[in-house]
Amino acid sequence: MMTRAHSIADVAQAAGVSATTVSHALSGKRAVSAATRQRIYEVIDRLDYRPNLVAKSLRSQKTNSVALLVADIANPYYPAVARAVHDGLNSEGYVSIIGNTDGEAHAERRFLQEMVSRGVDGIIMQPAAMSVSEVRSIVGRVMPLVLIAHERGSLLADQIGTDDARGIADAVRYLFDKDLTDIAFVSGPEVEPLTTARLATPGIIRLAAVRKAVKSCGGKFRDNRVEHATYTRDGGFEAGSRLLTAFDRARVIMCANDLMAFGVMDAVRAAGLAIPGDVAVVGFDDVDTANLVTPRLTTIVNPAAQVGAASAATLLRRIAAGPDAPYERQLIPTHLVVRESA
Amino acid sequence: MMTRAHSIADVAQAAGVSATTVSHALSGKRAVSAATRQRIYEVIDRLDYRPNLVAKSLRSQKTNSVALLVADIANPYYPAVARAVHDGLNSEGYVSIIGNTDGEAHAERRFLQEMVSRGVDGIIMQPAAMSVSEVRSIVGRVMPLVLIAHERGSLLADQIGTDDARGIADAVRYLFDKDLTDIAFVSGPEVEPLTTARLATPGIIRLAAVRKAVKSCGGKFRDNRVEHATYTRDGGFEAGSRLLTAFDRARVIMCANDLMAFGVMDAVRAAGLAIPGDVAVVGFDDVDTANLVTPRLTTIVNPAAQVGAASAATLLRRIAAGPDAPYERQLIPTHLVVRESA
DNA sequence: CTGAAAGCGCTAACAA
DNA sequence: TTGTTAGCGCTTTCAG
Repeated sequence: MMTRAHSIADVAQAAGVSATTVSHALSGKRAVSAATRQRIYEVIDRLDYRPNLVAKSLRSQKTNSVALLVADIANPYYPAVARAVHDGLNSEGYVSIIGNTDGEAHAERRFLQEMVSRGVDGIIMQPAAMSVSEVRSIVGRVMPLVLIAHERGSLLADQIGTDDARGIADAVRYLFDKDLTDIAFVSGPEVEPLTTARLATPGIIRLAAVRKAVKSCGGKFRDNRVEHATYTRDGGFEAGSRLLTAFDRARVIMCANDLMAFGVMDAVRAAGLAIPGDVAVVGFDDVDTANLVTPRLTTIVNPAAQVGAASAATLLRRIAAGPDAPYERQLIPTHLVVRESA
Repeated sequence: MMTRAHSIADVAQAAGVSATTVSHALSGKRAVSAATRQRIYEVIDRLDYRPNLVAKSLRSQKTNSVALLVADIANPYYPAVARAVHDGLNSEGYVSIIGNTDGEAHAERRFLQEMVSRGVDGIIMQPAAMSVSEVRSIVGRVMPLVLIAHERGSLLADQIGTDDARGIADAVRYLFDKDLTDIAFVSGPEVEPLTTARLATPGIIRLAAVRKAVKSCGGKFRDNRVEHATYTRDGGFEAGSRLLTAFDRARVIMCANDLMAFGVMDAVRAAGLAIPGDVAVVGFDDVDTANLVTPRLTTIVNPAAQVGAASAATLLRRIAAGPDAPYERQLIPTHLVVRESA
């Protein structure tokens, strides 16, 4: 009963030709007489033949698949990236295999290993816990690899990053214009100094950008105005609460992402204070929700779809160009969008 | 130069054994002497050998991969489903290949074809434009297939659905208790009557549930209180605006999803009316944002993570049980969460 | 215009 | 405990 799926040999036999000819009729890589082709197509239809892509991949050493490794697809920022990556690759015949790493080094390593073994044609990754060189040591020098990261220093892979500093400079200048100069910042979780080899986290990068922007506006950034928290609404709430103690209360709080900004807004409200009257709040990312909360969040636009599209395009270019072409580094600009919270 | 990756034969040769023995040392399916195993492991380490999973798949007729087909991963509801699916499958050694169909039949068909050709071990799909029988006709009778849908009638696949009617009944009762009995409903886009073979859309299912609930509360549902719109904030805004004309203005609006409810809230505000004082609004899904908007949205919890987890678990069970085990149909309950908008 | 044969890298009989 | 052989389904020389 359980008859297995038809193979190219079945088609060949039923059409009275060789498998070679069927293959060529399908691929068009060699002339096949109209009559033969016709016959082959009919048989394919009748048998409902579907080429086995696994066999094709083994033979051609190409799987037409790409791995997308992110921290957590359920987080509001990544789906937009994933969607753009998917679209960019799909139109060229690639499927996307998705991996959630939760930002943990062992999960990142495991996935990378697995994807290499699966013979993906390329990898797009947002490294959270691994250094570029460690990533390279796992995937090998020739694997097309696009890092969604903004890493300075020598390049070991193509990189798509966002110019966070630019939007942040805009925001700081905007705040200074309103005389909000004593800026507090809610950054990501504190990372152990030992792991400096790894890529800088968004929290660290954005904190540094704020520091620099404040300085270049002629202001003075106070280190006790920095709070570390997880990149969540709850994390923002706790960090925000700490910044709102009666003594030396923050009047303006910037956050490493929008989720944290929402939590800070919760904290401000919980303290019976008004936004932006008593405390101004600025986020980062501009997730859909930012325009939905009350007051609407003033934030910095982190163009996820652009990042995804650029990553896909760069990967395709790398696949076409081979491993020896010079690495690309692309910086997608960010910008401030002023709404109501600051 | 460009030396290709090492194969099991390279390892075998370097270790002075046969490929078979290497294979068994790796799989543990046959006893291998400690000394030999030791030697093999050393060589594997030294050569940095990684098994080629494509070859393994061709041989074993199993790819350890699963396709997840949704309308749009960037939409707020799906990422939570995708994440849960990913986690459920990943722990069993499966990777997820994701496909965005945009709810279009031709994209759905194309993906299904492709996934069958790729030899995925199973498919989890939220059908939007195809009937179950058409899906089956493409993937074949034996392909493990879990539909995220709530379809009555004869089963051609395992189904995970949400009991939308239950949460809606709660909501309607709650509204009736507040004397809000003239309920308006914003449903999804109108579908052509020709395509009745396809699965019912969420908009249709939820509209029917509202109708029934109103009736069973002793009320009367008025058909001119139904508006059709796309499942977006903009769609909700337009539908909401139509329901807020001065003559016979709606006092309570339920929506087929939260996004639309946000749009309705926009419309209410744009009309200079208060929520819930002038117009009460109820959503569906309980996306993260629902608890973030002002006023916080009263809505019906559609447990995406549970749906994803159940889909993954069911698929794994199906893969283990084979095609002849009776199909499962699971209904995840939904429930009302009362916040501020109604 | 068409076919025969080899081989991608792996595993499972079968044989020792 | 180990090796030899065949074959998963496809494409691509090479040969006609």
